[in-house]
Amino acid sequence: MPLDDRKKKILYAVITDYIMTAEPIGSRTIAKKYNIGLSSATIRNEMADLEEMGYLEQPHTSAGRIPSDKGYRFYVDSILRNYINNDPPISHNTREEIIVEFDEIVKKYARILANITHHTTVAKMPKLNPDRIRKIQLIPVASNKMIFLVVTDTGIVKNYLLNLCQNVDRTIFEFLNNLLNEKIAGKSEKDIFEFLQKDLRQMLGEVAFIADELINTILLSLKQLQETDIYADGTSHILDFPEYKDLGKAKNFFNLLDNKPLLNEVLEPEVDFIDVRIGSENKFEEMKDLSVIKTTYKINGRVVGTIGIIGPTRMDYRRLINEINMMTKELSNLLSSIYNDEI
Amino acid sequence: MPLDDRKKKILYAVITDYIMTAEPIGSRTIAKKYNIGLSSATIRNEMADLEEMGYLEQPHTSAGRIPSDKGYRFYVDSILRNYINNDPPISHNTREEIIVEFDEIVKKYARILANITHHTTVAKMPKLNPDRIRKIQLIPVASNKMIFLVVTDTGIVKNYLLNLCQNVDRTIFEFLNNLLNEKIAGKSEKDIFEFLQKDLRQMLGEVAFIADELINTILLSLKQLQETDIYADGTSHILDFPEYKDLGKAKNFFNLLDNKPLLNEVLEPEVDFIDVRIGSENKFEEMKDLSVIKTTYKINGRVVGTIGIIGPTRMDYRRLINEINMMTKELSNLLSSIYNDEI
DNA sequence: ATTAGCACTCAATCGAGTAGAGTGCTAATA
DNA sequence: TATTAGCACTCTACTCGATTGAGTGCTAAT
Repeated sequence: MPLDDRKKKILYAVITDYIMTAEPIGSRTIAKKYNIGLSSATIRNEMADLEEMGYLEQPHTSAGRIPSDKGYRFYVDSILRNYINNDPPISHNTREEIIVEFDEIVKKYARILANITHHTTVAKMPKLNPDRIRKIQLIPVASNKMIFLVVTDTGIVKNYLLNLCQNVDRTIFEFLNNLLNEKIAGKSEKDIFEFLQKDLRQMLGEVAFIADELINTILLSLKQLQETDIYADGTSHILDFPEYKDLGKAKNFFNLLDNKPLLNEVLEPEVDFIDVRIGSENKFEEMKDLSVIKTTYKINGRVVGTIGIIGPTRMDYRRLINEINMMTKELSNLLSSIYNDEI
Repeated sequence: MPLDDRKKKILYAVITDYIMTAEPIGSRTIAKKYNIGLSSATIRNEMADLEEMGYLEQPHTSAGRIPSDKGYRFYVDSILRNYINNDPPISHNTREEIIVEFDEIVKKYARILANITHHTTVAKMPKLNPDRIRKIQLIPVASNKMIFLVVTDTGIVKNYLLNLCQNVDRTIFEFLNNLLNEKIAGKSEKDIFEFLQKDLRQMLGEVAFIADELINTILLSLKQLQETDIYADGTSHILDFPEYKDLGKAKNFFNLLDNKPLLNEVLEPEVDFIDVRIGSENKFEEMKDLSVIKTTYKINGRVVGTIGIIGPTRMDYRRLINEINMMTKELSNLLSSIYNDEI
């Protein structure tokens, strides 16, 4: 059975209505509220077809129909198809303050997005490839303490405090700094590993005693550069949805938000455009009755993180896709203008 | 009317029971479950007295009694009084990994505390006095970019990226580093402000063009060192409490958790011991039916942050006070062992 | 001073009855 | 032949009165 124009129209009407009301929709409602030009009986027949085809579901025999995940998928696809061709122009935001912490900016945007959408938003902070290290600096802070500083090409800085078991002369730092910058900054992960395993110890010469600690720190920093941080905002918005009056569901949702590793997976960027995962399309059992709209934000075209909206499968996809697109464009613009040129 | 021994016993029984069951308690229940050695009628009379005295409340005329905030206060005070005299010894935890990010450690402890208590926990990350700056370092990362690094005496490092409008020669950094360390590191806030306003510009001489940016950055860093970060975990636990089946209440709670500035105020340390705020004892309207148990964690005796447990006024104060005390002691130990000696 | 007993109160629960939205099917209609 | 009107049927949600039961306050007896 083909999904002809009339069926599409009716399906569209059912989904739109359900998104607004959260109530199952009957044929009569459709006939009255949407001028399809058909009687309720005809619509009834079509709805039975749509159910058979898997686009709609019936909570119980004498209830109206609600959209299935497949139904939402149809809806989202048709929105996205429409959308991809007329990218709205965005206001160009120039930086206001020069010095802002990266995380703070992203959090702020996630917060704004939560506020305007009235949904829970999650943001994944920069994931940086370890071959993007631009500079390393060792800074003595005490006779037996130093800070190991890593700067990446997007200006993100990570630092580690090293406790040394032996005092290190100040002049040695110069030597170490040069060595590390030469051998690590800008190098590929493979090269770095090779250097650490083979050459480092010999090259250190008289200061070989800090080799272990140095290697550990460098490995840790490489590992951490690949790690990400998750931030959630507007968490309480989920409770605005009547479907979450069920406390068990609500509890699952909040558990999910506390489960950072899982959120991290969920927000892993997979396509280069707005990515919508509806209900069971999500990889995780925990998310089977939630939808996620996610998209990446960038610095000068390079993906640095993800922002997502999480809500019930009944969500206003049209509006949310629009809003998340606007916000991430803005965010990418702002970040690009701050971390604008090569470091 | 005095709170005699018999009244105390009954009050204690009512509160203990209510903490377990979340149901109003009647006189008969008390008579049966707790061997006070009195009939329900007598207990009934005593309970009427306790209500008159403000320790108990009645949700409606023919219901049992529940503890008022004043009742909980009595309960908590008697626990604390008991507690303050026999501080249990704690296992001494030595550091396992040398390099860990401060925030990660605190978050981990907050998470563990949430898990063992089954309550929502919040942690306030270090608040540092600006007169505690130990070292400042300017690091060139490109001809027109540099990193401004601040190290405090607890080893916390903050960094800021400066975009300069003009290129700066590498030799100048040495000069700036010395100047800033001499004039800012270890100085009081007042001294720093004076230096920034009066002397800095002249001292800069030929590099005066970076004065504005430098001053702004320093001011910002001073401001940020006083700011704090809030982390919440175990948020979904609140839904385990039957009193939070009321969605409005639940929503308020989650709004509260999203409201970082307010949480910040709530976690402001006020006393040097475990601090319990019951219902209306909290400053904020938003928290009038929540209780907070909070206490500080320290590095070598200096307060660096706060951890708190948030839950309904009916909470198991005895157990929670014990557990938060254990955890913060552990945390303080660990932090002190990592950031052990003077930097 | 304590307690037994009793009348009273009130929230919660249960069940029958009803309303109403919606369906599927059949027969009439354009 | 496609559409529609009509009807019997289904099922949930809601209402409403009755009932239950825990709890109280008061009084009189111990």
